[in-house]
Parts: sequence; C-alpha cells; structure tokens
Amino acid sequence: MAKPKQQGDMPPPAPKRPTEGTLGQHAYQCIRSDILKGHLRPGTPLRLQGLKERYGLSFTPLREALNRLQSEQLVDNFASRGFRVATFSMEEMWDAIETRMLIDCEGLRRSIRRGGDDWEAEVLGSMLALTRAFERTMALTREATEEERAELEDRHKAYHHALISASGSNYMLHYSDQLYQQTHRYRWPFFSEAPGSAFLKQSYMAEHRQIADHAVARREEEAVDLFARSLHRTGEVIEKLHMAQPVA
Amino acid sequence: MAKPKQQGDMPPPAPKRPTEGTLGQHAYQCIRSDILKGHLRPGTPLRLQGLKERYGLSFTPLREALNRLQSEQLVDNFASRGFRVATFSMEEMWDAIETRMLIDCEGLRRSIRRGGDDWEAEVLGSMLALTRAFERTMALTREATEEERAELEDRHKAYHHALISASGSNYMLHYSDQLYQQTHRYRWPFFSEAPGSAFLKQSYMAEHRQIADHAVARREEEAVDLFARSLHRTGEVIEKLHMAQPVA
DNA sequence: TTACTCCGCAATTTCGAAAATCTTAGTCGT
DNA sequence: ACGACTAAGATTTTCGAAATTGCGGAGTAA
Repeated sequence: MAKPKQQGDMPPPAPKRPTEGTLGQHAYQCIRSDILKGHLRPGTPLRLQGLKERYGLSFTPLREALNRLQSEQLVDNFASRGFRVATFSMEEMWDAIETRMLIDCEGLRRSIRRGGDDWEAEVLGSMLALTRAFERTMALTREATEEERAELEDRHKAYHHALISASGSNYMLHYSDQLYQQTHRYRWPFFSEAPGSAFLKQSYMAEHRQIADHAVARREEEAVDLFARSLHRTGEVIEKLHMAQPVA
Repeated sequence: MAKPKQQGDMPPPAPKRPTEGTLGQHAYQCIRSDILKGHLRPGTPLRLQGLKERYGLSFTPLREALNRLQSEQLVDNFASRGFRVATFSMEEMWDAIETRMLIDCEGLRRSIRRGGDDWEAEVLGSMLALTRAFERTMALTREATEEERAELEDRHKAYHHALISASGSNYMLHYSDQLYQQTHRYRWPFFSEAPGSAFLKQSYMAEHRQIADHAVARREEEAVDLFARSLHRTGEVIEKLHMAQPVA
C-alpha cells in the first residue's frame, strides 16, 4: 500500500510579483493554486504573517484574495479569527460530484443539441491535447514534475470545459468550473500515486475518448450516460483512496 | 402603461455601524442589499469615495466586500479601474432562470424523496408565513413600505429555500440561493408595480400553495412540473415587463 | 479541583496616507 | 481636422501602523 506523497511538506516557491494586473489578483491566483494542489492543507489557518512571508505581499491584497476565495468556498472565514482552508469530507466530496453530475450532464446535453462545428473542433482538439500530455507523462521513467502534472491537469480541465462549452449557459459553466476545482482538491494529492493508477488512468482516458466520440457523433444518451458514470466513478475512486489513507 | 417606480432616485439611509461582526461583513450586506433592491443600478461604477460617504466605512472593508460580491457575480471588477454593478440582460436573466430550474427541481425531487416530518413542517410553515405577509400587503390601501416589501421578499425566499432544504446538498442550496438573488434583481424593481400585478400575485400565491401541497403529499412529478413551470413563467413575466420598460 | 477574572501577547481588522494607475483636457505637429 | 504627447487631477490599490479582538496562561475564590 503506497503512501501518497506528502505534497504539503515542501511547497514550491511562490511565483514572483507580477508586472501586470493587481496584487490582489495575483494573491488570489497564488493562494488558490496552493490550495488546489494541497500545499495548503484543509483546515489550515491562513495566517496573514505567514502568507506575507510566503508571497511577499501586504495584508490588504491577501485579505482581498481570501474574501474572493471565501465566496468560492475554498476558504472559510471566521469573523475576527481569520481564514482557514475549507475542510474536506466525503460528504462534501459526494455533494460536489453529484451536483457536478447534475450540471455537467445538462451542459453536455445542451452542447450536443446546440453545438456547431466550432464546438466539435474544441472537443476533439482538447481531447487530442489531453491525449498528448497523458502519453508524455505515461512514458516517463521518472516521476512527473509538478509542472508536467499541472499541464496534464490543465488539459484535463480544458477537455471537461469543452464538452459543455456550447451549453449557452454562463452559470452552468461557472458552477461547473467551481465544482471541478472542488473535486480537484480530493484528486490531486492522491490520484497520481494511487495503486494501480496507471491502469486506472488508461481506463479513464479510454472513457474520455468514448464520451468525446459519442458527443461529437450526437449520440446524446450514450454520451451523457457514460459521462455521468465516469463522474460518479471518480467519486468512488476518491472515496476508496481516502479510506486507505485518511485525510491528515 | 404604468412606469415602474424609480427606486434608485431616493435610496433609503444606510444601516448604522454594527456593534457585532466585522465592518467587512457589514459592508458586504449593505452593498449587496442596495444592489438587490436596485438602489445601485446595473453598470453603476462603485466609487470608493461615494461608498465611503454612503456607508461611513473606509476603503479596506469596502473593497473586501466588493471582492466577495465579485465572486458572486453581482459586481464586475475592472482591474485598476474599479468595480461596477454587474449589468442586466435578458440573456443573463434566462440563464439564471434555466439554471435555477435545473438545480431547484433536482433539489425539490431529492427533498420529496428524503425529507421527513421536519421538512414538511418547514415547507408548510414557510408557506403560511408567506401567505400572512402576502395578505397583509394586499390589504394595504397605500403603497407598501420598503420594509414591508422586504418582509414579503424574505418570506418568499424562505419558502423557496424550504422546498429544497432536505436535498442533502449544500452546493445545490448555495447555488440556488445565488440564482435566486440574481433573478431577484430583475423582479424587485418592476414586479410590484406591474400592470395587473395584483392578479398576477394572487395567481402566483395559489401556485406556490399548490406546489407546497404536492410536495408534502409526495406527488413528485406534479410538484416538480408545476415548480418548473412557475419558475419559467417568472422569466416570461420579467421579459414582458422589461420589453415594456427597457432597462435604464 | 473547578470556575471565573484579569492580563499580556498574538493575530486580525481597520485606518488613512502614499504609491500607482487611469482619465481628461490642453497643446503641438502633420 | 486628427493624432500624439504631456501634465494635472481623479481614482484605485497598496502599504504599514494603530485599533480592535481573541487566546492562553496565571492567579484567586469557592
């Protein structure tokens, strides 16, 4: 039983101060990324002095970012007692999965019904990009770097976005994005290091291809059914992994 | 063709500084309330000096609130050029209605399947409270005060929340709440003053009662069907009103 | 021993000024 | 007349210090 790598132990250096945009935006992106990648663990108090040292930013932009992340439910705010990374639970994870199934399946249905050539191109293009990145990481004889994993993850996210991108609903896209990131918190630390994960990944990739094929061929029920099952299976895998290794 | 009252003309005084909680939270509630009630119009620049004068707060808590409202899509943030109240459009309104239909109907289904005595009591209780407030405002021989309207609105919101409260999904509840508030922006300035609005309100109330009755009697398909139609009709009414009186 | 109060310190929140950025109006050149 | 440039003023964003709040430990009384 392999132990998942302790991603929180050695967080990578924070990105440099940007030359463009506001520091509040930069703070948002940095903190969000660290939460999604597990460098900031669930339940962790987000002390302003610590964040200031890590990111080189004053309290004001940090607090602005934390307020945004609060509204996105990645962070809990305890009035006058500061902010904490939102906690994990299986209950919450299943809620995110099931709500995501509701929204994403509807988004996929609408896209299949309304999407034109551009949508098809986007689906197939993102599927191809995901396949390429996947093959590259599978061919590695060493552990993938965080950058390589991030690239694969970006491609994966783009694939999911593409599937529902012709839904005509900004709200569905927006909520889907948020729910994707919530489920991501549970997947990222464990998924790549799980036992049998190479087999699992191949199986997921095959499934992703099938969903894309069904979608572009306008086989609505097949696509949506497989998509729902795939999302649900994500939850099952996460649950199994978390049982094997309780959350810190 | 009656013109809707110009709610933005004379905004009521802002609430006093709280003795509890943070000023950032207070700012959030004040600004949010003013947006939802139309005192801050769509597209309006949210100038910090103006907000400071209106609410008696420094820039920092104001900015914190604006960052939160940005994540909730009530406010748009233009980096280095400040914040604005998010704009209206019929497209956006329909998106909110349709997404809300998706989420709320699923929430109602789940509640009908899973809810116990407590849920039934909540549904019937909130229906009763809404009826009482409604009858009071209908019996007025003068125009309802903003407080009276706000009470009715709070009861209405509580009714909708109750219907889906046993869904077991915090995300659905959270998104439903946000979508409720988005649609509220379109309803509030116009709905109470629309032509034939007394008739329309009676019809809505009868419908709300029927939905509650179906739900509590566990007639899932009837409840959900009527609920969906009711939500959709809200969109139709809003659209009609906005055609009669284009958004300022 | 338990419960309560007080105090010091740490942390959070807010303040207002300074720094940075944007907007507008005026001037100059083509 | 139009476009480019500049300067001044307005506004936004950030900074760091002050004000406020929470927490933990020590002391006291029952």
